Amino acid sequence: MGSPWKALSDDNRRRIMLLLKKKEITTPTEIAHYFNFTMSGVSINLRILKEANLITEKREGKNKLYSLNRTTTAELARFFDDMYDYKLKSLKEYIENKERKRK
Amino acid sequence: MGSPWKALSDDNRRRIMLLLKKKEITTPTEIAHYFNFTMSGVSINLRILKEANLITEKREGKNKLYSLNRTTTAELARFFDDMYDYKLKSLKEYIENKERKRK
DNA sequence: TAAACATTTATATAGTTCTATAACTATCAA
DNA sequence: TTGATAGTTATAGAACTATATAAATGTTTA
Repeated sequence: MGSPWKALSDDNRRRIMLLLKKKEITTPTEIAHYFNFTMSGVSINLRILKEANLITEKREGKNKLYSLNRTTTAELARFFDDMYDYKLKSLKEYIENKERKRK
Repeated sequence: MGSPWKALSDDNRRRIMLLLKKKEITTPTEIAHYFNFTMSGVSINLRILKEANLITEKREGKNKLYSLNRTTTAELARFFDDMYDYKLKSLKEYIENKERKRK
């Protein structure tokens, strides 16, 4: 398994991640058009994201369909848990505060 | 400002971050001893973390003191907010669930 | 099976990152 | 101001990353 940190350290791959979140599911061709990337570039970046368990892939006929792996990777989650969420209460408060503002 | 993604994509820098979290505040010498890193290596990595706003630095006599910047960086937080926390309710539930288990 | 389409892999190259060693700078204490 | 201590910067080489072009693979449809 590749490092999710390395995978997310690239701007274009994070943009792909955000697009994937927005579209729920999409193909390499669509991604390439959207960002004006080459097909091979998209393919390589999707492979890196996949190897880091950040996205999942399935084939549907001629196309491949990619979508986010919503479980995140254990490694990534653990670090953030250790670093920032370790004061879970304060994060909870932050969220609640945000929800309050939203209303 | 350097990219916090690039900064955190290195294993040793994440280890330094976790040490900083544990010790609250520490010096380059202490970090170098702890991990058996060279001073120059530590110095460079601290600079990268500092430029990414992940840590803060202050001088105290001969020593420099480093500690975590608890506010995270806007860029990093925004991505996670967009990607994973965008269903804030479910994260809140996750936290609450975790708190419940802890008891 | 051949053509067309969707995607991946191979290769090459430019650029970046990491790390070690050595040289340098800053602060303190005598 | 000199020596000792703490830390940073410079330099260079090896390793890694990103990206483009071209060739190859897998799938469908005629």
